[in-house]
Amino acid sequence: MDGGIKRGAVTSSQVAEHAGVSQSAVSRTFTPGASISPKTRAKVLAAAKALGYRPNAIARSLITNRSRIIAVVMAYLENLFYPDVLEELGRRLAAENYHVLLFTGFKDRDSDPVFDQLMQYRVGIILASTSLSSDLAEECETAGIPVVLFNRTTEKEVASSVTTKNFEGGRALGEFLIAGGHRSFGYISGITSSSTNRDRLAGFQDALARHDISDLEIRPGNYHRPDAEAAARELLRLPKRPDAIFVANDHMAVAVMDVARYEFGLSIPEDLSIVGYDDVGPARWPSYGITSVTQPIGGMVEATVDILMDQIASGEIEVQHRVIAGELIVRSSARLPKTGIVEVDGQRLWRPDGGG
Amino acid sequence: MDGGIKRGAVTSSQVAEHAGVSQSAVSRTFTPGASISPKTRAKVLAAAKALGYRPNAIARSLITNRSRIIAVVMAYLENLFYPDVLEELGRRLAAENYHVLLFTGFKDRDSDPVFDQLMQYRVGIILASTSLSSDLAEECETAGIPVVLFNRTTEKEVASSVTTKNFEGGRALGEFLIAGGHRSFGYISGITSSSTNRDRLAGFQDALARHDISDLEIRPGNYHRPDAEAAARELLRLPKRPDAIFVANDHMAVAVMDVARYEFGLSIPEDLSIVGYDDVGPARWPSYGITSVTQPIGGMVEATVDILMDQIASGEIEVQHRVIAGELIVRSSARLPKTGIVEVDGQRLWRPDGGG
DNA sequence: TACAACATTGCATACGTATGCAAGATTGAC
DNA sequence: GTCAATCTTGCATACGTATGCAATGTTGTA
Repeated sequence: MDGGIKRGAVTSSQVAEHAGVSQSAVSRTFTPGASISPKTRAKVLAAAKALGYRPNAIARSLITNRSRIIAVVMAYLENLFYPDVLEELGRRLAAENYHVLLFTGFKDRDSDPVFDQLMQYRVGIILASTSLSSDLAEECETAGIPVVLFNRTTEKEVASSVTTKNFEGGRALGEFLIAGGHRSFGYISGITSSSTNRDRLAGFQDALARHDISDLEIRPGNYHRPDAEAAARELLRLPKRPDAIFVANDHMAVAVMDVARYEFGLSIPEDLSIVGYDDVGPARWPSYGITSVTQPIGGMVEATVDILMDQIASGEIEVQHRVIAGELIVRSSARLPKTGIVEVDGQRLWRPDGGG
Repeated sequence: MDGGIKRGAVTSSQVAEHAGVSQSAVSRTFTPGASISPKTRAKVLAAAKALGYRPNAIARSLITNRSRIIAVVMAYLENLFYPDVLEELGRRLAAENYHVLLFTGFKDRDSDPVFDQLMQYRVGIILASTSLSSDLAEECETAGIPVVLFNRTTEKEVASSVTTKNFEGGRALGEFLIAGGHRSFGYISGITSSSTNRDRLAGFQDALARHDISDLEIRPGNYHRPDAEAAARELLRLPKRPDAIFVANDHMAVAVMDVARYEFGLSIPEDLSIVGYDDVGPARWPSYGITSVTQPIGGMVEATVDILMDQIASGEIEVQHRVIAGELIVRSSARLPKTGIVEVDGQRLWRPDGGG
């Protein structure tokens, strides 16, 4: 009825029978480096093809105790930075023969409920834009599950992390705006408890402090477009409106520019300078052209996968914190300083140390 | 040394021993609906908590022959439509206790190489923005693996699909532009072999034909921003420049607007009308305000999950094609017709049949 | 109290693969 | 041709869970 092909999964035993060899031979045929003669191998491959056999990844995972799956918890997918990260992660992990099990929709902090699900797969975990309660981290450690925080970090030596130099980035943006002649500032924050937000703001404030500037109005944007719009309205309605705003990421900066232009009729950068963070797609579109600090996705993802593969290979979980350097990319959303701008590979960068 | 907790996975047998019951009892404790007394259940739960036990999803999959994993193959993640889809898919599948194994980076047609990997997981498959060669489809069928094409379809009755009324949408956009007084048109295509592109264009051409208009210049955009920019330049450089352009999706339409404004100094919609498709995030931003036909993500994802759950539950693979209706949302990127625009829930829609 | 009906439990086995071990086959050197 | 060294192969077992079956324990009824 089925042409001899059984409905459902074809097993290695069926292939073995069809090829006249043992199940072991089939297994070895599909295990790189295993001891198998070319002749047997050919017979097995022929039978496998005839029956439409593919090794069952689930069964293999059970016996090898390696699922070749990495769980990725990721929020803020509406921020193009993260889809980009996801694509790069997929590519890099695929190269190592790993695959991505995606958990999404859990913003900073809320990720605990997925954890039960996660842990059931006995896999490496990447947490992007999400933090980790310390008891969960501890549980991962005792279970021997590698965890990497992506674009977040923790003070406690509880999980590895990959971030960029957010403090330095925030400070550079501060120096850039000050060099551009600005003296009154606004900051639209991300989720205030996130390490990236804290560090960017701290760096920014450090720059202001170095120049004895205290004029900084802070409003919450929560990495959320509507919140950022509301924050922008508040700032722009102030009697003493700031003339430069640092928005904690480009995703929100785009919204802030729209509010400034279309609700307040402001020209950018003539009436108002805006700088962001991430150097994400829309920041590069001519409608926005946001001056922004890059978070190099390639390098960040490479470091992340590095750490995971390390820990999986060694079986030891050694906490690492990798910090990647970014660049301040100069575009048209903020007034230009007179010095310090250099052109590299067709991009304008702010390198004040090189220029005075 | 480890406080009695063995490094690595805690198994149900260990919990059983610790609780003084059989391994079966542990299994039943974690199997909803299984026969287990409250007393035993409590003992097991206590032991499980003490040891940090979680059922091993891999082993469970092996025995139940249900991995509770759905493979999602998705390309074009830089087009915000797809991250939105992904998030909704994650949510809806999580509600059914399924999880997403993501394969990305394989554009239309190129998905074949991942297929070997896919099939090893014995799972349901969702192919978004990707087609399926018919021999692969056949293989899925004999293996009893449900497949749903998302936002693509095939003529052959080879796999289920979920799409929107692309033909009608394309026609509506044509009628809209014609009603707005336009007579010469450009079309910037997606991947020309994709069913969505074909249907949208066919609908658009149908509208033009009904009004005896043949003035249509077509250029390839391939759902790719740089290609769309190049296509826009070609169209706008034509001696007889079209005064309305239908771009096959919003992701490209944004790029086309940028080219028109910033490279050609055109005002939109005064000098040029642009319409798109998908009603994706940036289309709603004030900088763009693209008149566009919606692809309702909620409904599309619901239908997709529906089909999958159906096929998984019944064990029978019955090919279904679900087609969801969209709306033409009127914004500011194209000249307005005198009639046919209605306001519903604060959105302006084009409903010509209701208005004349 | 006695017995039927039912709920709970443990035993044993199965899922599909990988792998240590020993036996058999092959190769190479002399 | 002989023997040692190496390569192949099959057998048996293990991975961690779910579940049919039979054997208990429990409850309710007369």
